[in-house]
Amino acid sequence: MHPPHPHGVNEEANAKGVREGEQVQAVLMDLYRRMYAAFGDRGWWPAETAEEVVIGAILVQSVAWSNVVKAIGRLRERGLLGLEALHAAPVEVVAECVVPTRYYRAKAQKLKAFAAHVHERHGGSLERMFEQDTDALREELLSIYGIGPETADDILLYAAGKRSFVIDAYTKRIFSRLGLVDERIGYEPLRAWFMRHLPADVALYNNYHALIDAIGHHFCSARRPACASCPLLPVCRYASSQAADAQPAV
DNA sequence: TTCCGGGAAG
DNA sequence: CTTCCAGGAA
Repeated sequence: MHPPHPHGVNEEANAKGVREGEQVQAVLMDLYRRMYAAFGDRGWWPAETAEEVVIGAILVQSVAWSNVVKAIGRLRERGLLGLEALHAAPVEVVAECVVPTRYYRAKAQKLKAFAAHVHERHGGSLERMFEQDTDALREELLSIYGIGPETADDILLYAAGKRSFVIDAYTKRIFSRLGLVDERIGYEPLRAWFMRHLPADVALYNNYHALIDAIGHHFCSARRPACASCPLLPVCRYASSQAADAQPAV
């Protein structure tokens, strides 16, 4: 059906829903180079402080980043762009600030819950909270209301500088379309797969996820992906199958 | 699975 | 006008 690819990218994922083998690391790094050639260093996370990263990570759940920028601006105006300030502020005031991020009542409570946790358990200090190993910190983050796997990994990687790979909707979509993982793979298995095959480098994790986001945002949309101009076109099964559909073999 | 429930892009 | 975006809780 499809011609064999020199990198082996187009081979089937195994029964566990992921490609395995010695060459997976080479495939992942090849993809990184292709994305890097197109977008370079993305400079993630776009924030001034670790607390701002946390706040942004909660607010960006299931919304466009442009909405978060508005909310961050409103919080800054009212002096609420910090965990202790958020802890002291009434939920209604916080909610009013984060209206642009959708689900604003829920998100105001999430911000309050995180601020309260850090206040009560770490004296309001993120630095002190981050003074533990990655796994323990991840478990603690996941125990906080409003912090799921992706937000926890955002905080670990971009606020705490810990080596934790971030999975999001783009990651699943892109890597399943590439033919490397099953489209229905869960968060933890996919994260484990990346961390098993990627070099243990925090800076690499940082920009790798940022580049995936760029590819997802600019090319790999759910409905009408722009495969023709995508930097990953040469190694993508989805794109080749789309091309095959558009131009049946003569 | 369903709620949550704003805003820019097309 | 319709779509759908850096998800998580119940």
